[in-house]
Amino acid sequence: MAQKENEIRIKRKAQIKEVALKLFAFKGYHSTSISTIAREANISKGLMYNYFESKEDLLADLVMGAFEETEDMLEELLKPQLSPQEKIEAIVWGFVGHVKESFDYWKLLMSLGFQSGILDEFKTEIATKATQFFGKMSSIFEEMGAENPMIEAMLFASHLDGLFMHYLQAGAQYPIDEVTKGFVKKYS
Amino acid sequence: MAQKENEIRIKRKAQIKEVALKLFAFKGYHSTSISTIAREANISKGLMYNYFESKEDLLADLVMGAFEETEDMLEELLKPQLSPQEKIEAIVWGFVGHVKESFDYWKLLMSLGFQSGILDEFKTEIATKATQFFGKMSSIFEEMGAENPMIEAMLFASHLDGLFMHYLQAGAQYPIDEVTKGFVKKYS
DNA sequence: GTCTATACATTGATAGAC
DNA sequence: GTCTATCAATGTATAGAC
Repeated sequence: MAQKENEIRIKRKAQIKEVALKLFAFKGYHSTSISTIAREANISKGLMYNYFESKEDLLADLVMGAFEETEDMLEELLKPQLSPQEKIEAIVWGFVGHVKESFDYWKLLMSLGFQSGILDEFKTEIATKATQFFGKMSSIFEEMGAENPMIEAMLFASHLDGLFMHYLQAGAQYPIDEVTKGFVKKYS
Repeated sequence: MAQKENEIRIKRKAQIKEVALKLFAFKGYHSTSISTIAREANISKGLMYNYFESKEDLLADLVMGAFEETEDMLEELLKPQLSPQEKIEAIVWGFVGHVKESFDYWKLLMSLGFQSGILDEFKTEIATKATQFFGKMSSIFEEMGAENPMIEAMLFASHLDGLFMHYLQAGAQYPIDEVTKGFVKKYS
């Protein structure tokens, strides 16, 4: 593992991953066969296995990529010294921007959340991240003088996730910017 | 179709459906095989096909049941003459109660929302229902004097769905009643 | 009505030639 | 690195005996 990756290897992997991401996100993991991925990526089925050990390995690769991206964004987002209200505003717009930009990644991640038995190791990791996020949000609401910061944080998180769910299912026709504006107004 | 259904037929179908619902909801439709359903229901695989034409037919049967239940609840809910605030409160608690009671049904429905290519006829039906619901909610927010009732309705709907999503994924450990209380307070 | 045995298709994965 | 051919397993669905 972690063998040296030359240029062509990297390029081919990216080519496969691009196709697989789209298919997994929009058709679902189980409804997407290796044959289909290979065909759409214009390579043979056998070659797939030169680059990824298995179908699940390919999925794991995608999910890890999505993870790192999100990690970086969150890090950046919680850094600055701002008032609680400004922090919330930054978090919301930061998240929404990220989901808009990495639409397919998020669609994939959300759909996986409803499938047990697959990539379960990641689920616990996600749960940990979510708990940390709850903590951060809770302390922000505490700063704002909320009666019950934890409940407030849960309401906030579920609202944000619900917004994403609707956006990810409706796609481009969803007026995400206007709704986000209303969202921000509600919480600051 | 719609052939006469005697007692044993009805009972067997219910027995199969009960098992299938649990498995589809918690393991996912594609990850659940007919063999598994038959085994858990203590019948042979072959007998399954005496009662349901196919795996998808079984799923459709389940989904239709969930539909009718929800339909009835919504009908009941929007009937009474109440103030806008009271209406919202009734809708929220009505929905939450229904999701608590029909936990598995809702888990199944939500997970299907992320799988295209399967039961697509129902999806358009759901979309229609959702649009009608938006309309109703929008007029309620209009009564309350909201600046932008449509956006307000979308925010409300996404929040409620987000709440359900978190609840359905976390299960019994989720403090659904307390969060719902906070939810209601926010919107009335 | 119920079961066992089996047919048929698909899929994930491998082997080996080029 | 890449492809074709093939394997082995699984899953849906059917046939036929009881």
